[in-house]
Amino acid sequence: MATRRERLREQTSAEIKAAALAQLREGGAGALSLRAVAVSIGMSPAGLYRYYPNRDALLTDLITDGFAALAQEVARARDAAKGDAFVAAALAYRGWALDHPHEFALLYGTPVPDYEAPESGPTSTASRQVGAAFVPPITEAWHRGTLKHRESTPALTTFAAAMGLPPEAAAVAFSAWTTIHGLVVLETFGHLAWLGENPTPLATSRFRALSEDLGIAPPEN
Amino acid sequence: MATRRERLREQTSAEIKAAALAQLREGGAGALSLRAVAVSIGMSPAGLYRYYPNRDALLTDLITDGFAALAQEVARARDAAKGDAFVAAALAYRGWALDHPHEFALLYGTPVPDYEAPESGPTSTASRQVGAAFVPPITEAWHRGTLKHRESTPALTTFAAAMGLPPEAAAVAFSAWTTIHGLVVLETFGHLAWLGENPTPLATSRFRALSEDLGIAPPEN
DNA sequence: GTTGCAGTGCGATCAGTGTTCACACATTCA
DNA sequence: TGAATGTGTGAACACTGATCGCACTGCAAC
Repeated sequence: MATRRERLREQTSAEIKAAALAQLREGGAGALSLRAVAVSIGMSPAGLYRYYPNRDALLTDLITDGFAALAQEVARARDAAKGDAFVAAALAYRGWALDHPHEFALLYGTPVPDYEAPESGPTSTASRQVGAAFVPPITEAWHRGTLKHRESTPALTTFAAAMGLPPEAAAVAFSAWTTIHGLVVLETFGHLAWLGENPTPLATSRFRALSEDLGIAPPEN
Repeated sequence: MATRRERLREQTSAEIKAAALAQLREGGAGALSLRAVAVSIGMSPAGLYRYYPNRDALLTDLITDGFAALAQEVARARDAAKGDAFVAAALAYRGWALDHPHEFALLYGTPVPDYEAPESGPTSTASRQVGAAFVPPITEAWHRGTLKHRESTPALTTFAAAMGLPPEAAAVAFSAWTTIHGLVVLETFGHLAWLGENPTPLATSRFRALSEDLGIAPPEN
């Protein structure tokens, strides 16, 4: 049973996070100032420290939420796909990154120096959900027997075992995810500006080719 | 003819850059403090502004140098390769990133908000040298006729024309570079920590597979 | 029902940041 | 020699994240 105080605390906590997220979306993590967050919710800067021990803790919360949002978006697109679910998932990954560049940068950009996310911490588990969102279409293809063989390594087989996957599927999933991420991160961070104004067709054709090359694409009906 | 003053200025400028680079390598761009740089070369903080108009200008200089160093390292490994020059280049790319994580983060990590590198600025041209370092083995494969066909797009054909490449080779180069970058950036930024202590065999096998799948790998003699 | 305690918020304050400005010194050139 | 230009300094400003002691409030036990 939530006492009045617990409810208020929960509410204030959410308000802080919402204000921080708004600031993040405007100017990125570098422009996120605790003081600005505090005044935007009508609070003293010092008061924030009753809710978050420091700035990093607040960012960690935002990171966790960001991974969850990205994973959910990818899974949603995958499940709603008419044709190739893998391509749909990849496009959703890219779309979320382009729609939320500052949040994406917080997730996959420059890591905080000397900060190593604890192996079982909230950010690590949330991060793995993103990769996992790409897996189902790949296991389906594995059951169909169309999956291209990829050499697996010890590291990957343990990973596969942990996720209850056949090693071949894990190797393919790893290839696929890192490949998609490469294109998306370069584009989102502005390193593909020389490609011109509309790189969407290029990305789409890349993802389709990837799906076919790896044998993930479902047969045309 | 360099006057005495010009020589001194050049020297001080280099000293500042060297001190900044040292700080960057220790704690990353976030921990690079102008004041610390100033005192480390025995100068007043304000004096730095005679050489760099602001902090971003100093970072821009470091970025330019970083791209050049990375491109040079990749090119060196490619030219010195005994077997597959493309795989050697990819491994050099990864090796440089792992050896200089903070510099790599400065190049390809979270971009500065609202900062868009001018199309013909020093950072843009330096950045393109990195991608270009991967091209020669691909054009060789194109001449051999082993290159896998990749669907090209208008954006890529203009790029190919600008670099004097056949569009097919440009499409393959683009695929290859983004794929390599995906693996490297995830590993360098710590998102593949769950892979265990030694991901090098995995990376190597990935690069070899990429080279073969794209038809870049030279025939075994 | 009062008393005491934990939770909550605030103002003042500290160390540190990038940056600016007026001033002093050194170098260069006429 | 004198004027102009370049170079470096110390003080200051407006920020930042963070800490501390003091007040106030909700709550729970006596």
